[in-house]
Amino acid sequence: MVVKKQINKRQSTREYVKEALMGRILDGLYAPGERLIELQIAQELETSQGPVREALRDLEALGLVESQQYRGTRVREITEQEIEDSYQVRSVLEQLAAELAAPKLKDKTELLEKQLQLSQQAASRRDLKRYAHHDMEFHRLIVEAAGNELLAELWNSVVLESRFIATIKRRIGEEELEHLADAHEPILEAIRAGNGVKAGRLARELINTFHSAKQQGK
Amino acid sequence: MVVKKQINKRQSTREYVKEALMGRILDGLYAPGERLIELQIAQELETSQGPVREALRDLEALGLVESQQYRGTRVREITEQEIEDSYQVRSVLEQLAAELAAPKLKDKTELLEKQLQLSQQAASRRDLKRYAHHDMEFHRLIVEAAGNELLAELWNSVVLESRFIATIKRRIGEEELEHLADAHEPILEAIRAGNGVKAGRLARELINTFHSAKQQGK
DNA sequence: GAATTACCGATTATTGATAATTGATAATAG
DNA sequence: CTATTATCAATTATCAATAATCGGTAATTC
Repeated sequence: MVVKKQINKRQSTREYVKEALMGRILDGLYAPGERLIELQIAQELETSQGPVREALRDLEALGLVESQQYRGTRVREITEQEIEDSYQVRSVLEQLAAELAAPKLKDKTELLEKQLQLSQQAASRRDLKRYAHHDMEFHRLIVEAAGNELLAELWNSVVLESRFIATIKRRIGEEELEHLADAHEPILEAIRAGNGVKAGRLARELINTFHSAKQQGK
Repeated sequence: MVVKKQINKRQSTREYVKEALMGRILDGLYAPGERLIELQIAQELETSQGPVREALRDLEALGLVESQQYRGTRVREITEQEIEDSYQVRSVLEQLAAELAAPKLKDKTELLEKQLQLSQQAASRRDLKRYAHHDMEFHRLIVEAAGNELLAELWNSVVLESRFIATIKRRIGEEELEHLADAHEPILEAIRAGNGVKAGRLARELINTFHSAKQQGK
Protein backbone atom coordinates (compact mmCIF):
# COMPACT_ATOMS: atom_id res chain seq x y z
CA MET A 1 0.00 0.00 0.00
CA VAL A 2 2.82 2.35 0.84
CA VAL A 3 4.60 1.64 -2.40
CA LYS A 4 1.42 2.10 -4.37
CA LYS A 5 0.73 5.44 -2.80
CA GLN A 6 4.21 6.65 -3.64
CA ILE A 7 3.89 5.59 -7.23
CA ASN A 8 0.49 7.20 -7.25
CA LYS A 9 2.10 10.62 -7.10
CA ARG A 10 2.47 10.60 -10.84
CA GLN A 11 1.01 7.34 -12.03
CA SER A 12 -2.60 6.35 -11.82
CA THR A 13 -3.60 3.12 -10.17
CA ARG A 14 -4.80 1.95 -13.52
CA GLU A 15 -1.34 2.34 -14.98
CA TYR A 16 0.26 0.69 -12.03
CA VAL A 17 -1.98 -2.33 -12.48
CA LYS A 18 -1.44 -2.33 -16.21
CA GLU A 19 2.31 -2.46 -15.88
CA ALA A 20 2.22 -5.08 -13.21
CA LEU A 21 0.06 -7.33 -15.38
CA MET A 22 2.02 -6.58 -18.52
CA GLY A 23 5.22 -7.61 -16.84
CA ARG A 24 3.75 -10.86 -15.66
CA ILE A 25 2.35 -11.70 -19.05
CA LEU A 26 5.50 -10.86 -20.97
CA ASP A 27 7.63 -12.77 -18.49
CA GLY A 28 5.38 -15.74 -18.98
CA LEU A 29 4.14 -15.84 -15.39
CA TYR A 30 0.62 -16.05 -16.67
CA ALA A 31 0.24 -18.80 -19.20
CA PRO A 32 -1.67 -18.22 -22.42
CA GLY A 33 -5.31 -19.00 -21.89
CA GLU A 34 -5.08 -18.31 -18.19
CA ARG A 35 -7.96 -16.38 -16.74
CA LEU A 36 -7.41 -13.02 -15.14
CA ILE A 37 -10.05 -12.46 -12.52
CA GLU A 38 -10.74 -8.84 -11.76
CA LEU A 39 -11.49 -8.96 -8.07
CA GLN A 40 -8.72 -11.41 -7.44
CA ILE A 41 -6.15 -9.13 -9.06
CA ALA A 42 -7.64 -6.13 -7.29
CA GLN A 43 -7.15 -7.83 -3.96
CA GLU A 44 -3.64 -8.90 -4.84
CA LEU A 45 -2.57 -5.40 -5.85
CA GLU A 46 -4.53 -3.79 -3.04
CA THR A 47 -6.90 -1.81 -5.14
CA SER A 48 -10.45 -2.17 -6.40
CA GLN A 49 -12.17 -3.64 -9.41
CA GLY A 50 -12.46 -0.45 -11.44
CA PRO A 51 -8.80 0.29 -12.15
CA VAL A 52 -8.18 -3.39 -12.81
CA ARG A 53 -10.92 -3.44 -15.41
CA GLU A 54 -9.45 -0.42 -17.12
CA ALA A 55 -5.98 -1.92 -17.08
CA LEU A 56 -7.33 -5.10 -18.63
CA ARG A 57 -8.97 -3.06 -21.38
CA ASP A 58 -5.63 -1.42 -22.09
CA LEU A 59 -4.00 -4.80 -22.35
CA GLU A 60 -6.75 -5.91 -24.66
CA ALA A 61 -6.05 -2.95 -26.94
CA LEU A 62 -2.39 -4.02 -26.93
CA GLY A 63 -3.41 -7.51 -27.92
CA LEU A 64 -2.05 -9.22 -24.83
CA VAL A 65 -5.38 -10.43 -23.50
CA GLU A 66 -8.85 -10.92 -24.83
CA SER A 67 -12.17 -10.72 -23.11
CA GLN A 68 -15.76 -11.66 -23.69
CA GLN A 69 -18.85 -10.20 -22.08
CA TYR A 70 -19.52 -11.73 -18.71
CA ARG A 71 -16.97 -14.41 -19.42
CA GLY A 72 -13.92 -12.64 -18.25
CA THR A 73 -10.50 -11.93 -19.60
CA ARG A 74 -7.75 -14.37 -20.44
CA VAL A 75 -4.21 -14.20 -21.71
CA ARG A 76 -4.33 -14.43 -25.44
CA GLU A 77 -3.19 -17.57 -27.17
CA ILE A 78 -1.17 -16.78 -30.22
CA THR A 79 -1.57 -18.92 -33.28
CA GLU A 80 0.96 -19.60 -36.00
CA GLN A 81 -1.23 -17.55 -38.29
CA GLU A 82 -1.02 -14.52 -36.05
CA ILE A 83 2.74 -14.77 -35.87
CA GLU A 84 2.93 -14.91 -39.62
CA ASP A 85 0.54 -11.97 -39.86
CA SER A 86 2.49 -9.84 -37.44
CA TYR A 87 5.75 -10.36 -39.31
CA GLN A 88 4.16 -9.42 -42.59
CA VAL A 89 2.86 -6.20 -41.11
CA ARG A 90 6.06 -5.48 -39.29
CA SER A 91 8.06 -5.87 -42.47
CA VAL A 92 6.19 -3.12 -44.29
CA LEU A 93 6.29 -0.84 -41.27
CA GLU A 94 10.03 -1.30 -41.11
CA GLN A 95 10.27 -0.68 -44.80
CA LEU A 96 8.52 2.65 -44.48
CA ALA A 97 10.57 3.53 -41.42
CA ALA A 98 13.86 2.86 -43.18
CA GLU A 99 12.79 4.85 -46.22
CA LEU A 100 11.90 7.86 -44.14
CA ALA A 101 14.82 7.54 -41.77
CA ALA A 102 17.65 7.05 -44.24
CA PRO A 103 18.04 10.67 -45.34
CA LYS A 104 17.79 11.84 -41.75
CA LEU A 105 20.28 9.35 -40.33
CA LYS A 106 22.71 9.61 -43.23
CA ASP A 107 25.37 11.40 -41.23
CA LYS A 108 24.34 10.23 -37.79
CA THR A 109 24.88 6.53 -37.79
CA GLU A 110 26.93 6.31 -34.60
CA LEU A 111 24.08 5.03 -32.43
CA LEU A 112 23.02 2.55 -35.08
CA GLU A 113 26.57 1.29 -35.39
CA LYS A 114 26.79 0.87 -31.66
CA GLN A 115 23.61 -1.16 -31.38
CA LEU A 116 24.60 -3.28 -34.34
CA GLN A 117 27.99 -3.92 -32.79
CA LEU A 118 26.47 -4.83 -29.44
CA SER A 119 24.00 -7.17 -31.09
CA GLN A 120 26.81 -8.85 -33.02
CA GLN A 121 28.78 -9.32 -29.84
CA ALA A 122 25.75 -10.80 -28.12
CA ALA A 123 25.23 -13.08 -31.11
CA SER A 124 28.77 -14.41 -30.94
CA ARG A 125 28.28 -15.05 -27.24
CA ARG A 126 25.01 -16.84 -28.05
CA ASP A 127 23.33 -14.44 -25.65
CA LEU A 128 19.82 -14.58 -27.02
CA LYS A 129 18.24 -12.14 -24.63
CA ARG A 130 20.82 -9.44 -25.10
CA TYR A 131 20.82 -10.02 -28.82
CA ALA A 132 17.09 -9.50 -28.97
CA HIS A 133 17.44 -6.31 -26.97
CA HIS A 134 20.04 -4.68 -29.17
CA ASP A 135 18.39 -5.90 -32.33
CA MET A 136 15.21 -4.23 -31.22
CA GLU A 137 17.01 -1.04 -30.29
CA PHE A 138 18.60 -0.94 -33.73
CA HIS A 139 15.21 -1.09 -35.33
CA ARG A 140 13.72 1.30 -32.83
CA LEU A 141 16.31 3.92 -33.68
CA ILE A 142 15.28 3.72 -37.29
CA VAL A 143 11.59 3.84 -36.51
CA GLU A 144 11.99 6.84 -34.28
CA ALA A 145 14.21 8.67 -36.74
CA ALA A 146 11.48 8.29 -39.33
CA GLY A 147 9.60 11.00 -37.48
CA ASN A 148 6.17 9.50 -38.00
CA GLU A 149 4.42 9.11 -34.66
CA LEU A 150 1.64 6.88 -35.90
CA LEU A 151 4.20 4.58 -37.47
CA ALA A 152 6.13 4.43 -34.21
CA GLU A 153 3.01 3.67 -32.25
CA LEU A 154 1.90 0.85 -34.52
CA TRP A 155 5.41 -0.55 -34.69
CA ASN A 156 5.55 -0.63 -30.92
CA SER A 157 2.36 -2.57 -30.62
CA VAL A 158 3.35 -5.03 -33.32
CA VAL A 159 6.78 -5.53 -31.80
CA LEU A 160 5.25 -6.00 -28.38
CA GLU A 161 3.45 -8.94 -29.87
CA SER A 162 6.76 -10.28 -31.12
CA ARG A 163 8.20 -10.03 -27.65
CA PHE A 164 5.14 -11.79 -26.35
CA ILE A 165 5.70 -14.54 -28.86
CA ALA A 166 9.35 -14.76 -28.02
CA THR A 167 8.50 -15.43 -24.41
CA ILE A 168 6.16 -18.19 -25.27
CA LYS A 169 8.20 -19.98 -27.83
CA ARG A 170 11.87 -19.81 -28.41
CA ARG A 171 11.94 -19.86 -32.13
CA ILE A 172 15.43 -18.77 -33.00
CA GLY A 173 18.16 -21.33 -33.17
CA GLU A 174 21.29 -20.01 -31.54
CA GLU A 175 23.38 -20.91 -34.54
CA GLU A 176 21.37 -18.51 -36.70
CA LEU A 177 22.02 -15.54 -34.50
CA GLU A 178 25.31 -14.43 -36.00
CA HIS A 179 24.06 -14.67 -39.52
CA LEU A 180 21.05 -12.64 -38.52
CA ALA A 181 23.06 -9.96 -36.79
CA ASP A 182 25.32 -9.53 -39.81
CA ALA A 183 22.33 -9.22 -42.07
CA HIS A 184 21.76 -5.77 -40.61
CA GLU A 185 24.93 -4.36 -42.13
CA PRO A 186 23.61 -3.76 -45.63
CA ILE A 187 20.80 -1.68 -44.14
CA LEU A 188 23.31 0.46 -42.33
CA GLU A 189 25.25 0.82 -45.57
CA ALA A 190 22.20 1.98 -47.46
CA ILE A 191 21.38 4.46 -44.73
CA ARG A 192 24.93 5.81 -44.82
CA ALA A 193 24.47 6.26 -48.54
CA GLY A 194 21.20 8.04 -47.86
CA ASN A 195 19.43 5.56 -50.10
CA GLY A 196 16.03 5.29 -48.45
CA VAL A 197 14.36 3.06 -50.98
CA LYS A 198 17.18 0.54 -50.81
CA ALA A 199 17.32 0.67 -47.03
CA GLY A 200 13.58 0.12 -46.96
CA ARG A 201 13.70 -2.84 -49.29
CA LEU A 202 16.52 -4.42 -47.30
CA ALA A 203 14.72 -3.83 -44.02
CA ARG A 204 11.62 -5.50 -45.31
CA GLU A 205 13.58 -8.43 -46.65
CA LEU A 206 15.40 -8.78 -43.36
CA ILE A 207 12.22 -9.20 -41.39
CA ASN A 208 10.88 -11.66 -43.87
CA THR A 209 14.08 -13.65 -43.81
CA PHE A 210 14.13 -13.52 -40.04
CA HIS A 211 10.66 -14.87 -40.03
CA SER A 212 11.39 -17.69 -42.44
CA ALA A 213 14.34 -18.62 -40.29
CA LYS A 214 11.98 -18.88 -37.38
CA GLN A 215 9.53 -20.94 -39.36
CA GLN A 216 12.28 -23.42 -40.18
CA GLY A 217 13.25 -23.66 -36.57
CA LYS A 218 9.90 -25.05 -35.69
CA MET B 1 -34.07 3.79 -20.63
CA VAL B 2 -36.29 1.34 -22.39
CA VAL B 3 -34.28 1.52 -25.56
CA LYS B 4 -31.07 1.08 -23.68
CA LYS B 5 -32.34 -2.00 -21.95
CA GLN B 6 -33.35 -3.53 -25.25
CA ILE B 7 -29.98 -2.89 -26.79
CA ASN B 8 -28.45 -4.25 -23.64
CA LYS B 9 -29.60 -7.75 -24.59
CA ARG B 10 -26.45 -8.21 -26.61
CA GLN B 11 -24.51 -5.02 -26.29
CA SER B 12 -22.93 -3.74 -23.14
CA THR B 13 -23.68 -0.25 -21.91
CA ARG B 14 -20.08 0.56 -22.54
CA GLU B 15 -20.43 -0.31 -26.21
CA TYR B 16 -23.66 1.59 -26.48
CA VAL B 17 -21.96 4.70 -25.10
CA LYS B 18 -18.93 4.16 -27.28
CA GLU B 19 -20.95 4.04 -30.44
CA ALA B 20 -23.05 7.00 -29.49
CA LEU B 21 -19.96 9.10 -28.88
CA MET B 22 -18.16 7.78 -31.93
CA GLY B 23 -21.06 8.78 -34.13
CA ARG B 24 -21.16 12.25 -32.72
CA ILE B 25 -17.45 12.75 -33.15
CA LEU B 26 -17.31 11.42 -36.69
CA ASP B 27 -20.33 13.46 -37.68
CA GLY B 28 -18.63 16.53 -36.30
CA LEU B 29 -21.21 17.17 -33.59
CA TYR B 30 -18.42 17.50 -31.10
CA ALA B 31 -15.80 19.92 -32.29
CA PRO B 32 -12.10 19.08 -32.00
CA GLY B 33 -10.80 20.20 -28.64
CA GLU B 34 -14.23 19.97 -27.08
CA ARG B 35 -14.31 18.47 -23.64
CA LEU B 36 -16.21 15.30 -22.96
CA ILE B 37 -17.35 15.33 -19.38
CA GLU B 38 -17.98 11.91 -17.94
CA LEU B 39 -20.87 12.57 -15.59
CA GLN B 40 -22.53 14.85 -18.08
CA ILE B 41 -22.47 12.17 -20.77
CA ALA B 42 -23.57 9.58 -18.24
CA GLN B 43 -26.60 11.64 -17.38
CA GLU B 44 -27.39 12.30 -21.00
CA LEU B 45 -27.27 8.63 -21.96
CA GLU B 46 -28.97 7.56 -18.74
CA THR B 47 -26.14 5.52 -17.34
CA SER B 48 -23.34 6.01 -14.83
CA GLN B 49 -19.76 7.19 -14.91
CA GLY B 50 -18.10 3.78 -15.16
CA PRO B 51 -19.25 2.68 -18.59
CA VAL B 52 -18.67 6.18 -19.95
CA ARG B 53 -15.09 6.11 -18.71
CA GLU B 54 -14.51 2.80 -20.40
CA ALA B 55 -16.06 3.99 -23.63
CA LEU B 56 -13.81 7.05 -23.57
CA ARG B 57 -10.79 4.81 -23.12
CA ASP B 58 -11.85 2.82 -26.15
CA LEU B 59 -12.12 5.99 -28.17
CA GLU B 60 -8.71 7.01 -26.93
CA ALA B 61 -7.27 3.75 -28.21
CA LEU B 62 -8.90 4.50 -31.55
CA GLY B 63 -7.29 7.91 -31.57
CA LEU B 64 -10.52 9.88 -31.60
CA VAL B 65 -10.04 11.53 -28.21
CA GLU B 66 -7.19 12.13 -25.84
CA SER B 67 -7.17 12.41 -22.10
CA GLN B 68 -4.91 13.55 -19.33
CA GLN B 69 -4.98 12.56 -15.69
CA TYR B 70 -7.52 14.53 -13.75
CA ARG B 71 -7.90 16.88 -16.67
CA GLY B 72 -10.49 15.02 -18.58
CA THR B 73 -10.95 13.91 -22.13
CA ARG B 74 -11.31 15.98 -25.24
CA VAL B 75 -11.85 15.39 -28.90
CA ARG B 76 -8.49 15.15 -30.53
CA GLU B 77 -7.26 17.93 -32.73
CA ILE B 78 -5.58 16.62 -35.79
CA THR B 79 -2.52 18.37 -37.07
CA GLU B 80 -1.28 18.52 -40.65
CA GLN B 81 1.61 16.38 -39.53
CA GLU B 82 -0.69 13.64 -38.29
CA ILE B 83 -2.61 13.63 -41.55
CA GLU B 84 0.62 13.29 -43.46
CA ASP B 85 1.72 10.53 -41.10
CA SER B 86 -1.48 8.58 -41.42
CA TYR B 87 -1.35 8.61 -45.20
CA GLN B 88 2.21 7.37 -45.21
CA VAL B 89 1.27 4.48 -42.98
CA ARG B 90 -1.90 3.77 -44.86
CA SER B 91 -0.01 3.58 -48.13
CA VAL B 92 2.25 0.77 -46.98
CA LEU B 93 -0.62 -1.12 -45.38
CA GLU B 94 -2.51 -0.91 -48.66
CA GLN B 95 0.58 -2.02 -50.50
CA LEU B 96 0.87 -5.13 -48.39
CA ALA B 97 -2.85 -5.77 -48.66
CA ALA B 98 -2.81 -5.58 -52.44
CA GLU B 99 0.23 -7.84 -52.67
CA LEU B 100 -1.41 -10.49 -50.55
CA ALA B 101 -4.84 -10.11 -52.06
CA ALA B 102 -3.97 -10.13 -55.74
CA PRO B 103 -3.46 -13.88 -56.14
CA LYS B 104 -6.59 -14.57 -54.11
CA LEU B 105 -8.83 -12.12 -55.94
CA LYS B 106 -7.45 -12.90 -59.39
CA ASP B 107 -10.60 -14.61 -60.57
CA LYS B 108 -13.03 -12.96 -58.21
CA THR B 109 -13.01 -9.34 -59.17
CA GLU B 110 -16.77 -8.87 -59.52
CA LEU B 111 -17.22 -7.13 -56.19
CA LEU B 112 -14.22 -4.93 -56.77
CA GLU B 113 -15.52 -3.98 -60.19
CA LYS B 114 -18.87 -3.13 -58.72
CA GLN B 115 -17.45 -0.83 -56.06
CA LEU B 116 -15.15 0.81 -58.56
CA GLN B 117 -18.06 1.40 -60.90
CA LEU B 118 -20.22 2.83 -58.12
CA SER B 119 -17.42 5.12 -57.02
CA GLN B 120 -16.93 6.32 -60.59
CA GLN B 121 -20.62 7.04 -60.90
CA ALA B 122 -20.57 8.95 -57.63
CA ALA B 123 -17.53 10.86 -58.83
CA SER B 124 -19.26 11.93 -62.04
CA ARG B 125 -22.21 13.08 -59.96
CA ARG B 126 -19.83 14.99 -57.69
CA ASP B 127 -21.32 13.05 -54.80
CA LEU B 128 -18.45 13.27 -52.38
CA LYS B 129 -19.98 11.28 -49.58
CA ARG B 130 -21.00 8.35 -51.72
CA TYR B 131 -17.69 8.45 -53.53
CA ALA B 132 -15.84 8.20 -50.25
CA HIS B 133 -18.01 5.28 -49.23
CA HIS B 134 -17.44 3.18 -52.35
CA ASP B 135 -13.79 4.12 -52.51
CA MET B 136 -13.39 2.84 -48.99
CA GLU B 137 -15.32 -0.34 -49.74
CA PHE B 138 -13.05 -0.99 -52.72
CA HIS B 139 -10.02 -0.79 -50.50
CA ARG B 140 -11.70 -2.74 -47.74
CA LEU B 141 -12.38 -5.63 -50.08
CA ILE B 142 -8.70 -5.81 -50.87
CA VAL B 143 -7.65 -5.54 -47.25
CA GLU B 144 -10.03 -8.28 -46.20
CA ALA B 145 -9.06 -10.54 -49.06
CA ALA B 146 -5.47 -10.28 -47.90
CA GLY B 147 -6.40 -12.59 -45.05
CA ASN B 148 -4.21 -10.92 -42.47
CA GLU B 149 -6.27 -9.98 -39.44
CA LEU B 150 -3.70 -7.71 -37.86
CA LEU B 151 -3.37 -5.83 -41.11
CA ALA B 152 -7.13 -5.42 -41.31
CA GLU B 153 -7.30 -4.19 -37.77
CA LEU B 154 -4.58 -1.60 -38.20
CA TRP B 155 -5.99 -0.51 -41.53
CA ASN B 156 -9.36 0.05 -39.93
CA SER B 157 -7.98 2.27 -37.24
CA VAL B 158 -5.89 4.27 -39.69
CA VAL B 159 -8.80 4.69 -42.05
CA LEU B 160 -11.05 5.72 -39.20
CA GLU B 161 -8.68 8.58 -38.68
CA SER B 162 -9.04 9.48 -42.33
CA ARG B 163 -12.79 9.58 -41.95
CA PHE B 164 -12.36 11.74 -38.92
CA ILE B 165 -10.19 14.09 -40.91
CA ALA B 166 -12.64 14.13 -43.76
CA THR B 167 -15.37 15.28 -41.45
CA ILE B 168 -13.31 18.12 -40.15
CA LYS B 169 -11.85 19.36 -43.35
CA ARG B 170 -13.08 18.83 -46.83
CA ARG B 171 -9.84 18.46 -48.59
CA ILE B 172 -10.78 17.00 -51.92
CA GLY B 173 -11.76 19.31 -54.69
CA GLU B 174 -14.78 17.94 -56.50
CA GLU B 175 -13.08 18.27 -59.84
CA GLU B 176 -10.40 15.83 -58.75
CA LEU B 177 -12.86 13.11 -57.90
CA GLU B 178 -13.19 11.57 -61.35
CA HIS B 179 -9.49 11.46 -61.91
CA LEU B 180 -9.10 9.82 -58.56
CA ALA B 181 -11.77 7.24 -59.18
CA ASP B 182 -10.23 6.26 -62.50
CA ALA B 183 -6.84 5.89 -60.88
CA HIS B 184 -8.12 2.70 -59.27
CA GLU B 185 -8.40 0.88 -62.56
CA PRO B 186 -4.76 -0.06 -62.95
CA ILE B 187 -4.89 -1.71 -59.54
CA LEU B 188 -7.84 -3.79 -60.64
CA GLU B 189 -5.93 -4.70 -63.81
CA ALA B 190 -2.92 -5.85 -61.85
CA ILE B 191 -5.11 -7.91 -59.56
CA ARG B 192 -6.81 -9.51 -62.55
CA ALA B 193 -3.37 -10.40 -63.81
CA GLY B 194 -2.55 -11.83 -60.40
CA ASN B 195 0.44 -9.53 -60.20
CA GLY B 196 0.61 -8.80 -56.48
CA VAL B 197 3.80 -6.79 -56.47
CA LYS B 198 2.51 -4.49 -59.16
CA ALA B 199 -0.89 -4.14 -57.53
CA GLY B 200 0.86 -3.32 -54.29
CA ARG B 201 3.06 -0.69 -55.83
CA LEU B 202 0.12 0.92 -57.59
CA ALA B 203 -1.96 0.88 -54.41
CA ARG B 204 0.76 2.59 -52.51
CA GLU B 205 1.24 5.18 -55.21
CA LEU B 206 -2.48 5.80 -55.34
CA ILE B 207 -2.69 6.72 -51.69
CA ASN B 208 0.32 8.95 -51.97
CA THR B 209 -1.12 10.67 -55.01
CA PHE B 210 -4.45 11.02 -53.30
CA HIS B 211 -2.71 12.61 -50.41
CA SER B 212 -0.70 15.02 -52.53
CA ALA B 213 -3.93 16.00 -54.23
CA LYS B 214 -5.34 16.80 -50.85
CA GLN B 215 -2.30 18.77 -49.86
CA GLN B 216 -2.68 20.91 -52.95
CA GLY B 217 -6.28 21.56 -52.14
CA LYS B 218 -5.36 23.36 -48.99
C1' DG C 1 1.99 45.82 -7.03
C1' DA C 2 3.89 41.20 -7.86
C1' DA C 3 4.28 36.82 -6.06
C1' DT C 4 2.73 33.34 -3.17
C1' DT C 5 -0.64 30.81 -0.65
C1' DA C 6 -5.36 29.29 0.61
C1' DC C 7 -9.57 28.22 -0.76
C1' DC C 8 -13.60 26.93 -3.92
C1' DG C 9 -16.25 24.74 -7.45
C1' DA C 10 -15.89 21.39 -11.05
C1' DT C 11 -14.34 17.12 -12.55
C1' DT C 12 -11.85 12.83 -12.53
C1' DA C 13 -10.32 8.62 -9.96
C1' DT C 14 -11.33 5.17 -6.84
C1' DT C 15 -14.05 2.58 -3.90
C1' DG C 16 -17.59 -0.66 -2.06
C1' DA C 17 -22.05 -2.39 -2.84
C1' DT C 18 -25.52 -4.28 -5.87
C1' DA C 19 -27.48 -6.30 -10.18
C1' DA C 20 -26.97 -9.23 -14.14
C1' DT C 21 -25.04 -13.03 -16.51
C1' DT C 22 -22.57 -17.20 -16.99
C1' DG C 23 -21.36 -22.25 -16.61
C1' DA C 24 -22.13 -26.11 -13.97
C1' DT C 25 -24.91 -29.14 -11.52
C1' DA C 26 -29.11 -30.97 -9.71
C1' DA C 27 -33.92 -31.78 -10.29
C1' DT C 28 -37.66 -32.89 -13.23
C1' DA C 29 -40.31 -34.52 -17.12
C1' DG C 30 -40.98 -37.30 -21.06
C1' DC D 1 -31.98 -42.69 -20.13
C1' DT D 2 -32.13 -38.25 -22.51
C1' DA D 3 -33.57 -33.63 -22.67
C1' DT D 4 -35.17 -29.79 -20.53
C1' DT D 5 -35.61 -26.68 -16.79
C1' DA D 6 -34.44 -24.81 -12.10
C1' DT D 7 -30.89 -23.52 -8.93
C1' DC D 8 -26.36 -22.16 -7.32
C1' DA D 9 -21.74 -20.21 -6.92
C1' DA D 10 -18.55 -17.42 -9.31
C1' DT D 11 -17.72 -13.56 -11.85
C1' DT D 12 -18.49 -9.51 -14.57
C1' DA D 13 -21.15 -5.16 -15.25
C1' DT D 14 -23.08 -1.25 -13.37
C1' DC D 15 -24.18 2.00 -9.98
C1' DA D 16 -23.87 5.54 -6.33
C1' DA D 17 -20.96 7.64 -3.00
C1' DT D 18 -16.48 9.37 -1.63
C1' DA D 19 -11.67 10.96 -2.19
C1' DA D 20 -8.21 13.26 -4.88
C1' DT D 21 -6.83 16.70 -8.05
C1' DC D 22 -7.31 20.49 -11.15
C1' DG D 23 -7.85 25.52 -12.71
C1' DG D 24 -9.07 29.73 -11.22
C1' DT D 25 -9.78 33.44 -7.93
C1' DA D 26 -9.40 35.81 -3.58
C1' DA D 27 -6.61 36.70 0.36
C1' DT D 28 -2.04 37.42 2.13
C1' DT D 29 2.67 38.52 2.26
C1' DC D 30 6.72 41.01 1.06
